[in-house]
Amino acid sequence: MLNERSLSVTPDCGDCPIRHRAVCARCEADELDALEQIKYYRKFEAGQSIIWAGDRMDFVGSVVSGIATLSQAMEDGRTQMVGLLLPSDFVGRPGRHVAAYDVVATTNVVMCCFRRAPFEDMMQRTPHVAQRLLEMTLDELDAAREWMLVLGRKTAREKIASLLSIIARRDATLRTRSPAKDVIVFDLPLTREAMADYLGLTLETVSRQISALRKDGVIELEGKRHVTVPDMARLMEEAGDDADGGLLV
Amino acid sequence: MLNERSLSVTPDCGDCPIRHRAVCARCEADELDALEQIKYYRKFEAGQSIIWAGDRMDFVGSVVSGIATLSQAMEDGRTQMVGLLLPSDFVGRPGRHVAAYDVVATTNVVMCCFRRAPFEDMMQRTPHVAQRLLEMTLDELDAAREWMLVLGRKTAREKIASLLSIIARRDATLRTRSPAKDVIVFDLPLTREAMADYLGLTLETVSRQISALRKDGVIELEGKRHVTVPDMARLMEEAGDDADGGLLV
DNA sequence: GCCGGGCCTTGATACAGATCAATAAGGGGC
DNA sequence: GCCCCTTATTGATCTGTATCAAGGCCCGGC
Repeated sequence: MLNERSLSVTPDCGDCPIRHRAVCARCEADELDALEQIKYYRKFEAGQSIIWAGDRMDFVGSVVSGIATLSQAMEDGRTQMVGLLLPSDFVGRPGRHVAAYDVVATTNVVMCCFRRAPFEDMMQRTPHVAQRLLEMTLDELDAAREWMLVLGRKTAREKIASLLSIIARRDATLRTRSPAKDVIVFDLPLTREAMADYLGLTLETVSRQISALRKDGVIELEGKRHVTVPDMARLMEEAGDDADGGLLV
Repeated sequence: MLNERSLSVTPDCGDCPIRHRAVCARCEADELDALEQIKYYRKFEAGQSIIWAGDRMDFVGSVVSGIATLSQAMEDGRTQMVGLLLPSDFVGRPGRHVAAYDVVATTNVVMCCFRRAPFEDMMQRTPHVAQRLLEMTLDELDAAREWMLVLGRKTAREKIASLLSIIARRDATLRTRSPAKDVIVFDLPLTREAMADYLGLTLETVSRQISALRKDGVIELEGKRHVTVPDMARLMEEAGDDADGGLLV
């Protein structure tokens, strides 16, 4: 397994795919320049660990591309995923120097990193970074709380449907090509085991419930990962959610 | 049931019991003056609903005294508590005008409120408020994620022990009289049903597990609510946590 | 082309916690 | 002081999911 390595090239922030969604989204040109001074890229391969809980954490950063998982483990090995990190999501916490969670690259991942001290300085001086980070953190808190309902009160079938509908919705917003289209197609970015860790289930139960949803026509499967949702409303219903995915903002 | 009502008196911020822990903690004297201009108090009685999910939300605020719960319900009535609001905790989200959760007063509650628009203005102008809110939100996110592990992976017994140890620890920090003392005594601020909603259990299971912990000498009960923990390390062990409550920050 | 190892599926069985039900213990109102 | 209502306890039984176990599929290496 290769180690992570810094990229020699550091693309211009203006061309960055996560420019308007990441922690820098609100920055003016001059602020962006300042960030550009201190940023550096790191690459991680699929399966590689990005951070171990308990490790010294001397950088923060954003996922530029790829998918990573944020999880927490008990001593006996029980594991709970507490977040799914997608492009633009932020890793690390200003003011904290010891990692609280394990971060693992699920696919190949590129991260845009900042050493912690300079970034914290930056936060003091440029309110736009702090503002955006607050907004993102509030969104994550909402997501975590939504997930608490899933973990605490939903059945295995509802859990699977919830996960699928979240992935489907996210995919729909990323590629904005056919937002209102009923038929949604996507690839599962997680193994059955990772899904189990996310949902508080065993991988066997995940497998069974996916099979059951397929048998009932809620989803179609091609191979093990490629999913078609013929009727999104039906899936949401199976998830136990209101058919109109709760418009908050 | 009486309605909530504004207090005629609005105590000075300097005397406020939550002065250095709430959203105003970092404020300078002049910033505090500005907040003082727009604040107002509201009182709620035990059992009263403070906010209904879906309602228009035209204020934000801090709990000054008392305890409230933050919860989410499914259409069929299944309920998951997603947060416990203690003195200094913040309610509402800048930028959001529809409440996402139900907030219910568990005890009598006094809140220090701000109308949303003036507060949002304030946030733009005084970075100290935004900074503190970010810090508090990050803490809440950590708490939510810790709770995801509880909900997703712990047994009923571990869940109860986790809840008890969280309440015990909080109580220990609030009244700083004997922080390192081994024997900890407190009153449960929640009914068995509220505990069940927090833990993703039924109230019967909560009751049984509390009885079991009592029988095993992990806790002592006087009445239904008054708890003595003779050995905190033992309780933490039952909760499945490291004996040294994970020092992050 | 065959082998080996992840990853996934499916079956049989066990068990933790839910559900249904009855009773007890307080506590406030009259 | 008594009654009613909420809160809590405990018992009996049921059930959803975990656990244990046996293959199956697919892909990459040799």
